[in-house]
Formats: sequence, C-alpha cells, structure tokens
Amino acid sequence: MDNLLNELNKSQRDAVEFCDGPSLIIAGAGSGKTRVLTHKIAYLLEQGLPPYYILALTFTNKASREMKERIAELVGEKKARQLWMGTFHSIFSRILRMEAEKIGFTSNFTIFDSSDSANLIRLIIREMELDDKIYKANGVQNQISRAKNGLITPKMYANNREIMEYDRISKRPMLAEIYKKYQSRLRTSNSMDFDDLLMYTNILLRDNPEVLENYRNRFQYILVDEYQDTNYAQHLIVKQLGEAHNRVCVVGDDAQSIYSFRGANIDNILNFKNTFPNTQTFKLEQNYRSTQNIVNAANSLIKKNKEQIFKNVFSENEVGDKIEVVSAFSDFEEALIVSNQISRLRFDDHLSYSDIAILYRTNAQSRVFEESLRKKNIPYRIYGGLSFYQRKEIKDIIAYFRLIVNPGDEDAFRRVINYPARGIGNVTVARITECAILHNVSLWHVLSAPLEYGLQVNSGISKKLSSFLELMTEFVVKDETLNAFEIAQDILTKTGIMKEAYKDLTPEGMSRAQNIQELVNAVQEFVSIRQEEGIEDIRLVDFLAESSLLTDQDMNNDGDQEKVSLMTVHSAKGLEFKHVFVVGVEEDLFPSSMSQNEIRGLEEERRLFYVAITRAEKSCTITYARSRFRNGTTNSTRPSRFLNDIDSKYLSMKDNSISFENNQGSSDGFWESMRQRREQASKFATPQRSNTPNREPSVNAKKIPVRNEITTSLSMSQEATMLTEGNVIEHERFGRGIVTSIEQSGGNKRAFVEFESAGSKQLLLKYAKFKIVK
DNA sequence: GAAGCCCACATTTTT
DNA sequence: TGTGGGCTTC
Repeated sequence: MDNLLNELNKSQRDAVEFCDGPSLIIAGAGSGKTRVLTHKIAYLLEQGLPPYYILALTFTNKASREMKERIAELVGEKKARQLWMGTFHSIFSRILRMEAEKIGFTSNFTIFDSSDSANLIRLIIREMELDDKIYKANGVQNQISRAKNGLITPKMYANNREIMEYDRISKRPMLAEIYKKYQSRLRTSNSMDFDDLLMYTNILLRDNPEVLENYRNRFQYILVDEYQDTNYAQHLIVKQLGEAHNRVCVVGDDAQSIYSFRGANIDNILNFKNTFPNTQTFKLEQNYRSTQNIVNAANSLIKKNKEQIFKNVFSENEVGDKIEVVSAFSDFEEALIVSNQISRLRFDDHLSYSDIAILYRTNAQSRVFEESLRKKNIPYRIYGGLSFYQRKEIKDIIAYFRLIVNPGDEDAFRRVINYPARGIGNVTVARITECAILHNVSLWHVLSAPLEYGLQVNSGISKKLSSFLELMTEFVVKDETLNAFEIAQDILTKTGIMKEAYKDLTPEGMSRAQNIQELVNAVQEFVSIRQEEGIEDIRLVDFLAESSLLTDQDMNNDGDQEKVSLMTVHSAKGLEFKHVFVVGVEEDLFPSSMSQNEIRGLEEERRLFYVAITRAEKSCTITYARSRFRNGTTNSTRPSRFLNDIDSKYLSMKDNSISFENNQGSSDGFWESMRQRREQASKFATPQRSNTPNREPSVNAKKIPVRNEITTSLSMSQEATMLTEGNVIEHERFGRGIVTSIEQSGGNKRAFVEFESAGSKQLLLKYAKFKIVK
C-alpha cells in the first residue's frame, strides 16, 4: 500500500486517502486526475472493499477501458473486472435491462442512436402534417433531448406553463405533441434513445423504492469522472444512489466544461458541496504535462471567466518556448504554414508525427489541412466525422440484428423491409404504419397478422410481405440457438447482402464491402474474446447491447501510428501532444458566432480554447487567417478576442501590426502584416525532400485492414492439447505469457496464463488462439 | 422502386 | 463548397 501512495504527490495522496465522506476533486489540466482515480480505487480495494461494491462512472468507453487497465496493473485483472465501471450509459443500460419489466420494457430493448431518433422525429413531423421548415427535425430533437436531460416527461412538458408559453411564442406549439408521440413510438418499439437510458433510470429509482434501496446498498463507494460534464439526469442518479452512505467522490475541472450544448450543467460541479453537505474539496494544481509558459498562458486566459472555482495551476517543468501566434493571409496559407512547420518540427526537432496535433473548432476546417498535408506526403489521421457504426451499410446490417433481437424496433423495421430491394415500397410501409398507429402496436405486429389489423394491400405485395416475414421469423428462431457470429453470417448470406456487396467493384463499393467484412470481424472478435474467457453462450443481443453504445473512438485505432492527428478541440479533450497547433483562431469561428449571444456561451468557448492550449506538452502554435473560405464564399476575418485574453508575455506575436480594437486595420498595417507573414512562411518552409518517409498518403476514412479469416474450430488445436504448466505461449491478442496452471472442468480444459503485459487471464483452450513458444 | 435533380443548409457531439 | 433530404421522372 505504501507503494501505492508513494507514487503520488501530497495533494493527490490526500485526495486518495479521504474515503469517509463526499469529496470533490478539482483536477486542473494535466494534474494526474486519472492517476488519482485509479489509485483511489486501488486504495479502496486494499482497504478491503470488495470490487463489486464500487461504482465508477466515466463519460467515454475509452476512459473506462483505460482506467480498468490501469487498475488491473495495480490490483490484478480479476478484481478490476469485478468493478462496476463504465460509462453512465452502459452501466445504467445494464441495470435497466435487469429491471426492464418494472418500467414496462423487456430486457431485449434496443437503443436508438441520434440519427435513428432524428429519423423517427422527422417521420412524426410529416405524419402530423406540420411544416418541416418550422419544425426542423434536429431542432426538435434537441429540444426533446434537453427535456429528457432535465427529466421532463412528455406529460410534464405539456403541463409546464412556462415551456408551453415559450413554445407558443417561438411558434412551435406542437412540440409537446411531437414529444409525446415520439416517446410513445419508442415505447411501442421497445426501444430507448440515449437520453432515455438516463431518464428511465431516474424513473426506475423514483418509482421503485426497493430497487433504489438495493443499488444504494450495493454501491458503497461511487466515483464519477469528468463531473463538470454531467447533466441533471446524471447528477440526480449520483445524488440518489450516493446520499444514503455519502461516500461519493467526483473528479472534474470546471475550466474544462465544454459540453453544455449536450445538456452538461457546470452548476453540478460548482454546487456539488450543496448537494452533499460536508464535502471535502481537494485541488490538484500541479500540472505535469506542460511547460510553465503554456500553463501560465492558459491560466491568464481562463482568468477572464467569471464563473469558476479558484485554483492555482502551476508547472515545475521547464519554462519552455512562448506560444507562437502566426497570422496567415488566407485559410489556404494557414494550412501551408502549418504543414511546413510540421516538417520542420520533425526534421529539426526530431518530433514524431504522432507527437503533433492540429486542433480546430469545426470539422469543416480539416479539409484544407488534409490537402496541404497530402501534398507534402505527411501522414495524418482525422478523428471524428462519420463513425464506423454510422455508415449506411453498417446501419443496415445492424438493423437486421436489432429487428431479430427486438422485432418491435420501428427504425430497424423501416431500414430492413426493403433492403436489399424486395419490392416493398414507401406506400406499403406507410399503410403498415397507419395500421400500427391505429391499433397502437408495432409494425412487426401488423406484418405478422395483416388481416387482423386490417392491412389493405394487393396480393402481389401481400406475398412479398409474407416471404419477408418468413425470412425474418427464420432468423428469430435460429437466434435462439446460434451464437452472434453464426447468426450474423447467416443473415448476410440469406439476405444476399454479402453477395451484393462483393459484386460492386467501384471504389466506394469495395470500401463498403470492406466495412461489412470489418463488422463481421467485429462480431467474430466479440464472440471469440468471450469464448476464450469461458463464456459459452454469446448471443446477438449481447453484441448489440454493447455495440450500440460504442463510438468510433472505441474502435481499435490501428495502433499508434506515425501520423499527425487532426481533430476538433472537443474531441481532443483528455489527450496530449508534444506540439499542438490551434488553428482558425478568429472571431466568429473561435469563439463561434453561434455562442456569442450569452456570456455563458462565450465563457464556454473560452474554456474550449483553454482545453486546446492545455493539450500541448512542449510547444504550441496558434494561427489565424485574415480571410477564410466558408459556406461557399470567401470572407475577411479578424483575429479572435481570445488572443487578447492571453497575457502577451507568454506569446510571441510575429505580427504586431494587428489591432484588435480596430477591426479593419490600416492599409499600412495590412501590408506590414503581409510582409511579416511572408517571412513567417519562408521561415517555416522546408525544402522538399525526395526521401520523405511514409510516402503513402494516409486515408481519411477509417479503413481497417481486413483480417485474415480466422477459422473457429471447435476441437482443440494440436498446440492446445500439448499445453502444460510452465509453457510460454504467444497469444494472438494478449502477447507473451507463461502458463501457471491447467484445469479440467467438464469437457473444458482451461489454462491460467500470466501475460507479460496483459496480466493474468484464463483461457478456454478449445477457443484460444496461441502458439507455444517453449 | 430507383436514379437523378434541385434545393436548402451549414458548431461543437463523450453516449 | 459539399451534403443530405425530398421530389420528380422513367
């Protein structure tokens, strides 16, 4: 245990050791927040608290995975695995599945992602014959989401005079009705959207005291990461579960709260002390990540915000270079300057490409950088954009999975019924929908008993419908016995999707086929990982439950390759790079024009800028352009007010002719800045080298190499039969490890292996993929 | 039912 | 500019 605490500084140790009441850990950027959380959990375990009594909540799967791994290193794989650790959404969807009947769902409910729910909302707006210029699907979705995050049910919405008045004034009086219909359609579908997972958890805990009591007792210690990003629904869950025993520890940094547009409420962290009386506050103020200059510059910026918890973040690292501020003539030149400087950083400062990031405010800005990087043969990777699970071909296949697991799923039904084309058109689907709404049943019900629900279609269509029903029923039946991988393969062949995908030889078609193959691989991997761990019965429903909460960030991002990272500032949160370029730092872009109306919006933008700068370890360059191509036209732009917020002693501004007050600037100033800009550009220019490594331009889309087909054989391999205690093996995923014991139970032979890097695992030998090394 | 055309539109997006 | 949705046409 000494060991455990010795790795921490004084304030980190204090935070870890305090376990007997509510605590709030304000963790400045780069102050070792994850370290504290993981060590705290390890400390609790060493104090004798069983792992299954600890609830640890994060916002991303990635964060929870990383934390689990680090805890496993401290206390061993077995204990780490027994923790209740995951994202809010995954933990509570698990609980909701167990308690589904109590809230009128069944445990196989499916989850609508944002585009699924936008589709349904769009459909409802059309069915209600409302003007979709006034009722825009995205806007309505946002409004509904905000209501749900605030735990306002459709009924409460309609009964809330203030909201109704607001909707009336903003000429959207039917919002309450749309919300009501949307929610009832989801229910008929036995489906929930992301926000429902939190809202229904609250409803479950509110209406079922015995359930609340049960989980209150179970979760004897609750930890929450990134508390500044919680919304009301999440806050209330933590409050309800935590207030019985009061052992709640939340970690966060109010200065990094950047998700208010998703319902995050910074007040949750600002007022945490009021929610849990006698809260002990700990502040982690030493930044281990960045140079003094970067930390000081960021401090001087964030000081301009009114609403914040006082803290004094400092660095004892080297002083470091000043932040360089570079002005470019246009967005194209900005990209050129940045890519030139990247070459210089690599060849002169010996940075690896993966040490470098380009951060921007909006995704649309990535394009010019892509082009200039490609021209210079600099490998890069773009984060964000369309994620794997959002691609049409993937969504369509997942829709089959969803419909089989949960035939009520309306969105899945719509996607699948005419894919691949089987002659069932919109008119027919509309008729089915009508019947379904009339009888308040799912589309699937109508399909299964068309006569009973009075579905009027001609005999040709009727035949097509019944053969579709037959096909789906076959899958549903098979799903009872086949595992997820087997049924997935069956679906792809029986529907002809696979055949069709491989027929298309256009580049897009081939990329689609590759994505489908990748999905198949993902299902296979999902099954085989669990089989190796000794779980035998892995169903489609399990795959779906997990994959519907995954995002692109969770996919194995083909290693830490030598690539420059391009991403929005939002998605850079939590990451760090040796050198960071913050680009497009202009008025109306950063801060965004949309968020300048209210002070709170502007403060959030400033926090966002703070997040951007504090990603940098060694050095940081801020760039802005004087003109920018946006939405089809070129506009002149001015430097961001945020540049003025940073104390100039931490900046090296090459272009001192810029006047922040005077937007236009004198023509002298303009030409002066042009001249300096030229100097700047030539300073960064590196002569083109013919022997640039990594010639291959990196591909923007996430194309994951197709793995070789792995044949899953059910009999043990030669290797497996020969395996004995003391053998060293090389496992496909876990790497090298030594066999500590072999156990025979039932028909299954298991090996307990201590891996060099992956920790101790037990492998079921008939599935495990490895080679004996000695 | 599918392709093609036109039009409106355009932050950020952990789940 | 470039994308996605909806409408029209064959």
